[in-house]
Amino acid sequence: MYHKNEDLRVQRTKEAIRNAFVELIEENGYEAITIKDITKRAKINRGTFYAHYQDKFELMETFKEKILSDLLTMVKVNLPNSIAEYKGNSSLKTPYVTAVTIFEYLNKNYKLFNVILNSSGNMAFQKELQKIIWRMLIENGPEALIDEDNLLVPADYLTSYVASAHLGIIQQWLGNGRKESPEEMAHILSVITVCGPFYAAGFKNESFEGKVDGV
Amino acid sequence: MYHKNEDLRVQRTKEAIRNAFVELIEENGYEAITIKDITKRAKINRGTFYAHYQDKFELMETFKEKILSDLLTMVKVNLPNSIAEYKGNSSLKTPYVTAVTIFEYLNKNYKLFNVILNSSGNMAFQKELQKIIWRMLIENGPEALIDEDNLLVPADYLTSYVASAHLGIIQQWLGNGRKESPEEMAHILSVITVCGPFYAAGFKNESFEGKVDGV
DNA sequence: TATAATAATGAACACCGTGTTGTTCTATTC
DNA sequence: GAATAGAACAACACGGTGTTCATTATTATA
Repeated sequence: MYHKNEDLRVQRTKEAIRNAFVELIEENGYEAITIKDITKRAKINRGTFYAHYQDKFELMETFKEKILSDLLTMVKVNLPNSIAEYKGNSSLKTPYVTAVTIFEYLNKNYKLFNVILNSSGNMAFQKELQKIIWRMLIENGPEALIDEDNLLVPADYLTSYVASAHLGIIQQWLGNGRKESPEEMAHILSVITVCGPFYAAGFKNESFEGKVDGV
Repeated sequence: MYHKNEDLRVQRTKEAIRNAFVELIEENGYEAITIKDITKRAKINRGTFYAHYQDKFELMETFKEKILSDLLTMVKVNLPNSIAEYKGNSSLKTPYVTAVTIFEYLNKNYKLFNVILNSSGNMAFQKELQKIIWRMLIENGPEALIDEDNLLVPADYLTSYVASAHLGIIQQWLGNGRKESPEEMAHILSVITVCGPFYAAGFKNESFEGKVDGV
């Protein structure tokens, strides 16, 4: 979190609130938290909280915004390279590297991320994340990597599929205690997404395109 | 919901509570609801609510359980056929039919399902759903469709990937207003899962297995 | 460093939803 | 038709909320 030219007292107070908030969420979950709890843990007056945030929901939003903007930045930075590279020699190196970077970021901020994914109202957050993940794969104006005319399924469903899948992997990883390295995770993601879940499950899928409906 | 030999008054009261609950969630979301709201809408005394449920969380749980058990039943019924069929002639007809059945079920219960997915604590629900979706694909004792030794990636991550992806598609579908038919949705799901997202996005992916990491 | 500005404190307040209790009324079961 | 059990009603203490106001402490700045 960045302090522009905020009064030192404000910086301290806000930081105390944020820390207390994260601590308490880890202990009892988002739902159970009260403003009273937060201010007690933060050792500030309850009234002071309201000088900075309307309620715990608004407080949570600030965390979400921070995470989303961080992630978006990473994607934006790497996207042009990914496209240039793929169009050049069909290499998927940059997306892979981007994924590694993101997992490293998640590794650092895992507590917060976990909290956000488990909090209520995470649907809105998921939607935002989907946009970012999708942007990682498509959507770059005329230089787009993917041509919508070539899609075998509607774009929005493909988006949802891939974005949710990636998020699911991230959740699993966080839930597992982040045992795998960011590189391993990026590899897993790449294999499943590029080769397909069916293939990753040990099937050969080349022959299936025409018979997925069983007809 | 099934009424065994419950007192008629209990049946009525519970039904009134459930209806009021769903209505209010659709109007204002799960978080905003109070017991007072529910009982007012249900036209029952507030104290009566507590005779049946501890709180709104427990009320929500009953909905989740119902949905999950319905879904599980559908999968269980179709699973043996799916496996026999696939091992026989590599047909994916039964999984496709199962998916259609599930989308039809969701189509009927979309309000409730939407509510559950958007409520807090949906992580636990997602986890349960993941199990079911996974069971749709793997896990049937010695007759299992998938051999874990053949997996290219760890089983739990493949699970999360596929399950989350499917759930994401469902969410997108519900959010879109369920315009596509259950058959269309089952087809979309099958194509992406069997052929892979990359292929579904218009890429040919046979040559990528070795270069997903960009090496 | 003195001063003006601003933030934090502490106490009080009305408000609202919660969960529980005891009594009375009403519908059901058998 | 009598016994049973659920629902209604009113009252209660409790705890969190959001706001206020006067007071104290800290910071910015000139």
